[in-house]
Amino acid sequence: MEEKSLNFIEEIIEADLKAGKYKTIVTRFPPEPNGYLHMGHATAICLNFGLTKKYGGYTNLRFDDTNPVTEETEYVESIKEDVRWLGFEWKNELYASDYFDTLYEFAVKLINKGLAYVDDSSAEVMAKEKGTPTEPGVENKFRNRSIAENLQLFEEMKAGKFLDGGRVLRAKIDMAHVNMLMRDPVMYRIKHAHHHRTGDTWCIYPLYDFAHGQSDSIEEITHSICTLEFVPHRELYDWYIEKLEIFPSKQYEFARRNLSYTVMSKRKLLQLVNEKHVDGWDDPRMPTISAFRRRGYTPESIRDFCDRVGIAKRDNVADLSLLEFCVREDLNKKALRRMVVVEPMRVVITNYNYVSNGNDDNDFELLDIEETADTDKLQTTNYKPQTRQVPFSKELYIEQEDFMENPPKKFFRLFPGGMVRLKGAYIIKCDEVVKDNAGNVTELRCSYLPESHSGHDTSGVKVKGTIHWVSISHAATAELRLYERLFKVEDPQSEEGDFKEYINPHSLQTITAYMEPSLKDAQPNTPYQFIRKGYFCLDKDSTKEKLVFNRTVTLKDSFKPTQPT
RNA sequence: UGUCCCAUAGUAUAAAGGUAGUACGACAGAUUUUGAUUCUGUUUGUCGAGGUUCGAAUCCUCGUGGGACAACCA
Repeated sequence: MEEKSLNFIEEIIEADLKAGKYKTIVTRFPPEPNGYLHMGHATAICLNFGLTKKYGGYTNLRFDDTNPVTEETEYVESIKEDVRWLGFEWKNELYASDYFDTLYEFAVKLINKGLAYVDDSSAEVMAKEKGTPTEPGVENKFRNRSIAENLQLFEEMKAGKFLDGGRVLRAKIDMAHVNMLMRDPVMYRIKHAHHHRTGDTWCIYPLYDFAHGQSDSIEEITHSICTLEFVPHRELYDWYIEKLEIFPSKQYEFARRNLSYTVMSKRKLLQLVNEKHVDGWDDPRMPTISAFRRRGYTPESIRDFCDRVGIAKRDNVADLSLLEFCVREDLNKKALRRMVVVEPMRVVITNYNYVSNGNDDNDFELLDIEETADTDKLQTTNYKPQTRQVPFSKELYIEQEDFMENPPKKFFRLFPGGMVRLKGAYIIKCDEVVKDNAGNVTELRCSYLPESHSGHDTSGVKVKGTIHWVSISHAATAELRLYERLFKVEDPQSEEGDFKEYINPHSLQTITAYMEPSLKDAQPNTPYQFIRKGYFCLDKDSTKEKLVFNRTVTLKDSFKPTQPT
């Protein structure tokens, strides 16, 4: 029995359940449909859905759409797609705007209780009257309007009698409260704007504080989980629920999740898109869920990451390397292995004269090479790894960096007079180095050991290195997009000056690669490992004529060339 | 010069007043037809000062440091 430790929210839930406070728990994921979901949302999604998965009950997807000027249906669709892709299914798809009628009635109820009033002041005046965190605010003359007058004016606000900003409905609490949010917060404002769902039905809209808790309550959310910046709102949240005498949802706050080498605020991400530092919200360098998907990260790896990081209440910047670990761990099990040469070095096998069917034009052989490396499956009996056929011929490309004319001490690859194995094929020996007039190596002339054929090697030769290769005449080409971290520093937002000064200028490198021909049939949403190069996936920009691959993540590389002394 | 939240290895997160643990990272080694994977080992921590207690990461006080709060945004 492994005892998994609980986070503080799980402890609260277990205590509530044990005390019989709730029969079952209900949570919600409440995004505002005004942008794309990012890693921070992924944390919230995994938390909310994970909790009801663990303890029973269910989770609603609720769009917090109380501000018509920023919200669009396009975002609703992308949010739903992202949540589903992450592997979660909501019980009910709901909208704060579904509750506009109820919310209006709630407001009327508070007016009738003498707990809300219509204020004619301008925003500037109200701000001034509100005071500061260290000075109390002051009450104005509108605060003591009669209930009847408030009822009348609020109805006229709803009827569209006033211009935007002309009047607001405020809760009547305490203008001297230490919590600024309790100094008669605005409940409703006038906005003659088209709403993505209710159209032009309304010209008054509730603010977050007069919508969120009430929506939670209507849905009988037991545990309303949000981030720490809402801590001061909790008092107001509870106040509305108490005065309205409705279901007592409870709010709990955890620390926002930050990720190293990126930024997470919607405003900053928007800047990156608008100012073309990236190619869009789903640019694979972005920390958005759609970018992760395009880049080849898997839902499993993101969920695993959220699990491993956990949640708490202190400020944090989670390590990108942990996310990458999770991605590699998942992809290692799933990815099909392929050989791709990125920076080619020509190799001629001088003694290779394979002739199939006696036809001189077919100067190659097809080798069967394993295409998976699933260590779990390899241990089960009866498991025969799938193979694909790879053409081997007299003229090959290997990676430039796999040859060194003057190798350092522990160099396992090719050098003059040295031997390596070509993955899945033969051992070759470098006999001659051909150079151009400038002294650059242009070609390696090698000989192969025919009896060293992969899988039934009788040569008795042991080599330390194995390198990948492609047959030049059979190679397909593709564009490879190699990504690095978007920022040069761990926490761009905490650095001096504009965060954009810290953008990594090398975050995208585009190169042409030579690939084994099976990759011409590469499928989208299929992870590949280009052996020794990293994990890749087909990009949405890819066409039959021009293949485009994204590097999801590199392989871990512990090779360190010994320092030239 | 206010109120609130927070403080555990490099990072993240556990330890319900009783052995400070786990993961990632880093480092070292073994295995390896990917210098990958896998396996083994090493390394580093309770912000500070008092107090309560047989015993404090945990409770209390005072500091220190970080964060939030003065939108008709969410």
